[in-house]
Amino acid sequence: MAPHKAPDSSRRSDRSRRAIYDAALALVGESGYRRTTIEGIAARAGVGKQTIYRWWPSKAAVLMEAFLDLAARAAEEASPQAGGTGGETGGETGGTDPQAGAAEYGIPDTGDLAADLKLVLRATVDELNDPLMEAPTRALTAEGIVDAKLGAEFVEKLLDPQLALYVTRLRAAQEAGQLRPDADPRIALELLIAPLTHRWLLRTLPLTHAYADTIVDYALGGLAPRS
Amino acid sequence: MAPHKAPDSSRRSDRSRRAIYDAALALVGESGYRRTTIEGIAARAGVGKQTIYRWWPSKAAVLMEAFLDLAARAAEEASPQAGGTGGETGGETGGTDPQAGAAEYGIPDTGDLAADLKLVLRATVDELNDPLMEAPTRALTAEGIVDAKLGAEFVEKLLDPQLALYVTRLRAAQEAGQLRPDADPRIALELLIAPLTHRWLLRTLPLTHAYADTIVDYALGGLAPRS
Amino acid sequence: MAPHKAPDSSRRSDRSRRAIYDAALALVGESGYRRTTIEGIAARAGVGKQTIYRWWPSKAAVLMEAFLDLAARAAEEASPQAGGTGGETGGETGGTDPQAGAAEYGIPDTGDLAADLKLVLRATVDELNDPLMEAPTRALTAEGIVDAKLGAEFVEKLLDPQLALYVTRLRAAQEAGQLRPDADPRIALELLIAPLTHRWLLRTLPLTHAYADTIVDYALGGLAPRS
Amino acid sequence: MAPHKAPDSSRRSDRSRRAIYDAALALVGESGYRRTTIEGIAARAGVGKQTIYRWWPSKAAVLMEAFLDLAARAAEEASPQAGGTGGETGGETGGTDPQAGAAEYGIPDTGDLAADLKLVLRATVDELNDPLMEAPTRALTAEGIVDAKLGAEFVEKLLDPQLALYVTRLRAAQEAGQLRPDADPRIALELLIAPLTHRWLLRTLPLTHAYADTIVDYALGGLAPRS
DNA sequence: AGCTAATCGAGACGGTACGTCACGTCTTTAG
DNA sequence: CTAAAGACGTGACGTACCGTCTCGATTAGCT
Repeated sequence: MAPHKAPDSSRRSDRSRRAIYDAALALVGESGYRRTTIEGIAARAGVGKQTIYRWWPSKAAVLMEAFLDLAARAAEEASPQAGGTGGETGGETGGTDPQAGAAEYGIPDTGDLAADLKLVLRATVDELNDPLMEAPTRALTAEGIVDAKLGAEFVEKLLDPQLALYVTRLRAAQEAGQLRPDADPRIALELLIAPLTHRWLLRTLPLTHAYADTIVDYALGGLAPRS
Repeated sequence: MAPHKAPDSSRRSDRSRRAIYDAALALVGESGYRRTTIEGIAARAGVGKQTIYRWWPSKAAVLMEAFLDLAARAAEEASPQAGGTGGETGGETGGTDPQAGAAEYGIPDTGDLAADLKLVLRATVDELNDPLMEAPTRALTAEGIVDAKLGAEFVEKLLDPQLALYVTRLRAAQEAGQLRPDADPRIALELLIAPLTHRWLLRTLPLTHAYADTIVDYALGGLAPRS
Repeated sequence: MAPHKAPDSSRRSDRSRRAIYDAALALVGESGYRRTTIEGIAARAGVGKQTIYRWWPSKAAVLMEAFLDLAARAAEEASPQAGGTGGETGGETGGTDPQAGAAEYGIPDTGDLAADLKLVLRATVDELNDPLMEAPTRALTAEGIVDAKLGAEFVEKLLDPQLALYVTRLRAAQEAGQLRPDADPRIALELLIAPLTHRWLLRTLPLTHAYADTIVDYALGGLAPRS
Repeated sequence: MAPHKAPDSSRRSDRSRRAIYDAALALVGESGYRRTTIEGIAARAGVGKQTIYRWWPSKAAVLMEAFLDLAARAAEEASPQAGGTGGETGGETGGTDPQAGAAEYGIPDTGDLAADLKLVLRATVDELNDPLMEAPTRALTAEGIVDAKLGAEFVEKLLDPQLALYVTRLRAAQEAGQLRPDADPRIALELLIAPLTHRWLLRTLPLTHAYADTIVDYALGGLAPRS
């Protein structure tokens, strides 16, 4: 049960790691997660199988890291200067930190909570509908649903940082009197996020901007008639 | 890719079908879905592999049917005479029902929408937390997330019938003036259901009765302060 | 330690068995035994690896059987009529018996023991020097030297039947008064055979017809001066 | 295929060389030659793999040198002063000697050729039956049978020096009139040695003192009846 | 009641991928 | 420059399952 009998990570080949990330993402995108094999990744990356087995415990773990790396690089590219002028939130702007993605942008605070949420949720809808991201994200999520350990990592490294942004924004709204003072932001956010996830994961009905807007309206206004 | 070249189903061996259901469920319960193999099911069921390949297109399809069968039998056993007139709670034991079963009971209508919803959602929480159902349900859900076709079947046969009950109850609430007249019940229900599913699937935080109650309160009352 | 959990040999594919023999012999001839792999044999034979592992315990065992089959077919071809007119010995002429080779010819008996032995030993020299047989025979012998079980099979199926011919001929010579009455034929034959084998295996000095003749002369006449 | 690009052997670590010899012999003794690996030897010797690859071309070469070294040390220990004038029996402990060791003793010459040969051949039988020597000697021999280059080295360094002793003794016998004047000693010796080697390598029948005696009798006296 | 055709248990087959092992090369750090 | 250490690309190992195919032996459903 020792996680891997840790090899000397200081001697690790960066070139191989990069090539493996690229190959993994490419293959999952092209053929889907099921048809992607470790042998395939190794071959495509020009790398020995053992080099994968040495550093990762499973195909899912490879993909997860590749995914995190992708997000980190995307984030780094989008905001190499940082500076914290506006909605700077998490503080996790360390360029080397793989835990990143869109997380550090924060949710805008224009004073209009409904508008801000709609903006962000519409962006989420677009992201979920992006066919490029779809395959790997679904694969990873499905894997996490079945494999508790992987799921925990997924939540910790990808989901929680994003949810934290909502908590921050909702707390600000609370101080501004736009959110019930007695509402728990951590729960409130689930009313907003979960319906989108639900539609996306289970493909019950199409996931649109209109749907995002409606969810915000219903969640903020409540389903019961206003007196 | 021929749909299956349907063999003569009238000659089908019922004994084998039953044995395959049992073996499939047992193996998934014991070893998890990933480690369950078609060969294993065949061996355990004392059946030739071909008998499985003849009637099902995939391991997931076998499990799905086994699951539906299990639910159907459970339902049949629980209520051969039907009924469910009042505050019948256990009705929500379904979740697994193939349109038979709890689906017929519907959601109770005591006139108090919040109370009725809490009752039902608490039952759903209990069901999701039931360790016996957990492995196969997760497996099936995860599979459906990745395999669109299977997912569609999952939604159609398992999920939609349940959601229809919510639509019915919410429409009644609307007529009773307990729900905004302009609210779309099909969307409204997602505000209630999705947060539970979200916590269960992604294991972000514990899924409790209290959480179910809170969701109902937030969803009905709205997150914005009442003026 | 169960030899192989015996699969049903009546369903065995003859085509595959043949193809495997051919591939094995071809590859050993082309690249040598060391560089011949089970994967290579399977690929060349157009056969799944498992089909080899199902029926043979090792690469050496495959080659051994291929070799025996080769010898059996060669023998069958050379004498399909049998008939036992002359030195018919072993009686093992069953066309289906893989234990065969040159064995059934027997050693000629012209009445002149020395001449007969020289004839046979010269043929053996030629056979050992045949470059086609060399690689597989050396491989098999070497393998048998290290692996006692395989060696026993080698001796039983290939060597012993041949040595039996010498025993027969030597016994006849004994009755004809051309061999010491007190000599054990089974040991006597080793004086004749072993030196050839020795030179061939260890490559100490060239293995020629002249050497074979000399061995016969020395062995029959003795090294000590005749009184 | 460059012979080895000989590194500066003056800087070679003696400690490592010794450790490699020991590890190699130990592992071959424990697990057999096939299961002994270069990585295993390196690990057991506490040595880098490269240190082996730098100085030896193959696993067989390592074992061969280890073997020669073992014999040399054994010989050095047994007789730093030399001697061996009479019925010295243990002299034949060599068999393994790299021209040092027993090779110097030669075969005793008591005037009775048959007795002397029996003495020496019985010692050889004992040596071949020694379970300690068996594994590595078989391994080396088998390797030499397949690998011509290694075989040549084996013959040159181990076998030829021993055979030379027989040539010497037989020539002496010839001068003493105990061996046919027209017999080639180099060939004659093979009549004596080869049968033992044959039984040992191929395991046809047990290798005993009695067998050695019989071989001497048959070879000297001849198989044909004395007139 | 007997015939015939499909289904059944069984499992061999050609394959693909698995995860492990050892190969021989290369690179890094220490002496 | 050698040595220990060990990561690397490579490739074979032997195993597990895949989905297809082929075998008798039941076992319906029709004549």
